[in-house]
Amino acid sequence: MPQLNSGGGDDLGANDEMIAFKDEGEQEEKIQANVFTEGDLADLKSSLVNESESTSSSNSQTSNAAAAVATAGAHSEAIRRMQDPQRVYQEKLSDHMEDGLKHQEPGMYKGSAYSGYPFLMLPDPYLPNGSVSPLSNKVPVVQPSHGVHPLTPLIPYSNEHFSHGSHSPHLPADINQKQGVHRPAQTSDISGFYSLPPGGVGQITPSMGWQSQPVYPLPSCGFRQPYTSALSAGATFSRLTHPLVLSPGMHATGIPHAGITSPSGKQETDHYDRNMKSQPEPKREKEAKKPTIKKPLNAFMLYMKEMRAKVIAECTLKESAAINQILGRRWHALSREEQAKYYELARKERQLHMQLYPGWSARDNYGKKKRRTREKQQDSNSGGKRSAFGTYKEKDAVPAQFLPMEVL
DNA sequence: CGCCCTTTGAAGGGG
DNA sequence: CCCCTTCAAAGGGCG
Repeated sequence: MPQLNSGGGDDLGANDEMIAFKDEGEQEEKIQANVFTEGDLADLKSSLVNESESTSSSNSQTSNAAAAVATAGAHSEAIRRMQDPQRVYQEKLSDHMEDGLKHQEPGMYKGSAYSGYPFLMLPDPYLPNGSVSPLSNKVPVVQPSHGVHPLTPLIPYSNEHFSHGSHSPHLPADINQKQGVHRPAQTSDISGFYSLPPGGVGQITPSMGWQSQPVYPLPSCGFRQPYTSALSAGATFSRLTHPLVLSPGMHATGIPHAGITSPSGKQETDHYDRNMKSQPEPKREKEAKKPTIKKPLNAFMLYMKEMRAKVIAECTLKESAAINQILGRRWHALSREEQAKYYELARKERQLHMQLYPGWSARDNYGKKKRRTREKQQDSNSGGKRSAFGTYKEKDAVPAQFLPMEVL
């Protein structure tokens, strides 16, 4: 914790947050965390097994299973989490969070893999032309509509904003000022983030691409093999954690999503992207379309994005619903530190989002999604809020196939 | 073709 | 202030 408040030392350091989380159940939790992070495939698997074990006993007990897991030692924590996470994090982790990221201790990110992503991915893979620099592309290199794995996106909500500052009320500079009100250093951070200086990125061996990349294509994605992927990923981490990657300038946040979507449907942004490049004046479409600004991703969503591929690789599952359940459980199994990272990222993302789209309100997107009958949600009502243990559907949420072979 | 499912978190609105 | 609702991602499933 060399420099928690490196910035201005103005607010309570990131320490607080940690402290806040520090509690009884920590140890057990850590163990679990280790299970995931330490990278032992076997362990990882076992963790999965545990999860599924309870689940398998009777699918309708998923919730119980989760509860069981929680009781195992995380229960207290889980409970606490229900209360703290948001408040504690958001309020305590206010801006200095960044510092927190920067000073991440080795142990912290080793498991999460999140640390390095952004930078690594940005480089060539998705940005043809290496149009990473804000200047070069007016195109929101946003989310790959598909195929690309979750981790990719790192590009800011839309470089667009940066590039055509004319449109956005707040130029990067402004942003900096705003954000860096009490912490100048931050300015560079953010801008750096989003602008993603090609050079800097380049240093990070794009070739490395992203560990998950390998995971993705994994032919054996199906069975047991997955571990390899997991391992490799873990191995990569160590490399990623290289100082360079984590250097102060880098924000773990890559702000994975580009909050802009074409109204018509899924993220067409990337199409849009192409158009932009190939056609000099797609602006017409652009304006006409008036992309939908999506909500910033919350911590869990960020986590999902990051881990989905991994889970898919590990399990043979493909269904998002099932995967999400798994992710939900894993999320709870994460150590506070690890979760904290995502909360931070989410917080930053929100911040950035606010700056990019000052007048935007989540309400703006209401009705665009078409909500299903809310019977389901009533469920949550009656059963109480979606607890930390999740409102796991009593259904056969997680298909048996997903369960580790051992269990089966 | 397009919504459902599933997860957690954030945010807005109503009581 | 608390509770409820909606949306965020994602992709197979299903009508």
